[in-house]
Amino acid sequence: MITRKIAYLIQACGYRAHHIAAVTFTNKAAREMKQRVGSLLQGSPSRGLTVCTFHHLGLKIIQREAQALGRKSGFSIFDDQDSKALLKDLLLDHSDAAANLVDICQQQISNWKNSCLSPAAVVGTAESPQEERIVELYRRYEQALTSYNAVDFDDLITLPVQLLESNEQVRERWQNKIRYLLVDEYQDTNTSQYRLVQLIVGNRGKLTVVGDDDQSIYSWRGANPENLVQLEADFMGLKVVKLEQNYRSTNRILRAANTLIDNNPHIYDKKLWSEKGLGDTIQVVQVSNEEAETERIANQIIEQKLQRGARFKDFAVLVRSNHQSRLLELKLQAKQVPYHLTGGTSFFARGEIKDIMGYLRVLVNPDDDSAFLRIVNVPRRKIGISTLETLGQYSTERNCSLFAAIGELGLQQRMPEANYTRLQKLGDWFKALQRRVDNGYAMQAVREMVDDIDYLGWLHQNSSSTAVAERRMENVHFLLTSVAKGLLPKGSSTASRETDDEEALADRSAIVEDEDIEDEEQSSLEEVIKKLLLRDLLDQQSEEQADDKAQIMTLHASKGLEFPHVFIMGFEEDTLPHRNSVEDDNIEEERRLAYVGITRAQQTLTLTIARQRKQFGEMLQCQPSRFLEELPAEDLHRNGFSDGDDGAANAVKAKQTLDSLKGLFD
DNA sequence: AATCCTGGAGTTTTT
DNA sequence: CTCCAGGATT
Repeated sequence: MITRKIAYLIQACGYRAHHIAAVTFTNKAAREMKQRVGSLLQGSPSRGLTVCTFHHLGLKIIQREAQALGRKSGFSIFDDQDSKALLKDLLLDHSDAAANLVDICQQQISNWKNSCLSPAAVVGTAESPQEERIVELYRRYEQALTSYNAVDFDDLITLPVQLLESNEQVRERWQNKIRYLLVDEYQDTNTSQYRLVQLIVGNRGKLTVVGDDDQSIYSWRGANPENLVQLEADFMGLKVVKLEQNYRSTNRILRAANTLIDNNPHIYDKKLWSEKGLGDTIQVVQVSNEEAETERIANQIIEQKLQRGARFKDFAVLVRSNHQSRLLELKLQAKQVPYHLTGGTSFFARGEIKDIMGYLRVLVNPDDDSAFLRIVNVPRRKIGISTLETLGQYSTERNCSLFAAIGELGLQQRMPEANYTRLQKLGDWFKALQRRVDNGYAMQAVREMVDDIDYLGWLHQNSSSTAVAERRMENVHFLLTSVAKGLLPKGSSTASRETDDEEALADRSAIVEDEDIEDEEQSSLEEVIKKLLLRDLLDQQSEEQADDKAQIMTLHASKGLEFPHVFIMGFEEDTLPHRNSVEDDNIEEERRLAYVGITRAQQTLTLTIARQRKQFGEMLQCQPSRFLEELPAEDLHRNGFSDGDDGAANAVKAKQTLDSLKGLFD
């Protein structure tokens, strides 16, 4: 929808590509859209077209308007873990340690931000001492971020909103730059994102959004599907077009999807249909355990590939949560099925990646205390807690960052000579590297940095085996390659880059007429690190290598994508719907998640269920998902259900047996 | 300051 | 089963 409309705007309405922006929610969806636009627009100029995530658009705005926001350009982006660590620190001062208090606070603060509520705005609203403390924490959290010259993910939306709201000149600049805005998956927008949309569109109404309230799966992130309805009130002359013909799936798959989602309430009613014929029955496979489940999936991929003459990349395995992919990976490796795993925080959660990212962050933003603390004694520099405490006190007094405090004159008197010297050495080393970066030798400086600290040696020292150390170093190299690629002048690596290259050229002329917003992306180290922090660059790189590979991803990550053959793994109670959602009484969103998964399939769909699986090291009995019974029986082919009778009934029986057993012990 | 040990806690989903 | 924080030991 969006890509066709972009083509129409350019080819029929005479819009220049650099006046059009399309935003999505995930990097993957943005890349997919870019690709489709590219092939649709062959011949027409697509240079300067903006297709990116909401967060990336926000980043662009902050980047360009850093001055107006009072930020230095090297600012760091704190990810979830960073901000959690910061909150933990701030809470620790209060010597308060409820187990999940940090999570609660993080959630609350994020909710406030997503609703565009500043600390000042919520200060009077606290209804309990606990809430009051969170408000106070929020204030100090914001303060800390500012002093670290850092922003968190939510800020990438809220800061542009604040700026565009308060600064007319800036607002006009961006309204002039983006003359037509398109938003995909509109049901997933939250309050701050909707505000951003309103501010960019202004009252000209040059806006197209596509949304499906049945695919709203981000409510935990503040998404508000009511925003779809709100549009009718906010934009006069809004035209609503209902799209019910589906061009992707067979009718069996659509029937299953329709029947399932009928169990939910709807904002808009719709019935999907397609001209693709009835299609294959949906396979429901029950096996004894999680091992057999992955075995079955792997075998099916191999078998069907032969039978149907399909490619590996035609197969996708969708999971509810990331950890489910681990076993599957092992099995696919064993069976020599090439696969590609999308997303997951796993890569950035690795210690070695956090270390090197820490170094990179300090390199581009010395004020990033969080990054500094991570790397100051890794590898060991004999800079320990006592030294850091003194440094911390001093930096607080001087109202500067830890790194800046190293260079302050009075520090020497506060600590033993040896400790002071070690700090100086570290500071000087970093400054030298920074100079190399500034002089245009960024990549050399980065490689030198990793060599200087002998990170390989450190890994060998701290890994259980040389094999593990080598694996970790490989990850580091992967990261460094990504940085190198990001730094490369545009146009040299891939086909998709070539368009960027011409884009940049075409834009130079555009800069003049569009005031000073350039679309050309700098390839500075700063820029590259930010892209890394937005999880974009790495995905991009690994996707480039993903030629003919089976795809593994979460249901969330699969939205907006399509595959000829889809497996949904773990179609069980407590997995889908997830146990936490059952507890929170949030079944509807889980149902939508299943709906999203089912509607990814073009030709075949297979649901797998294990009778038992190991969790936390102990065997658990599993029962089929309640959603199974909400699918049309005539479209399902059940496989491996004992005595061919209803698996759900079996599961109920099993549960009853289990309950009665429990009763014996009680 | 670094290393080893123990116990406890934890697995939704993304930028 | 795995990852962590915190404590005790070297």
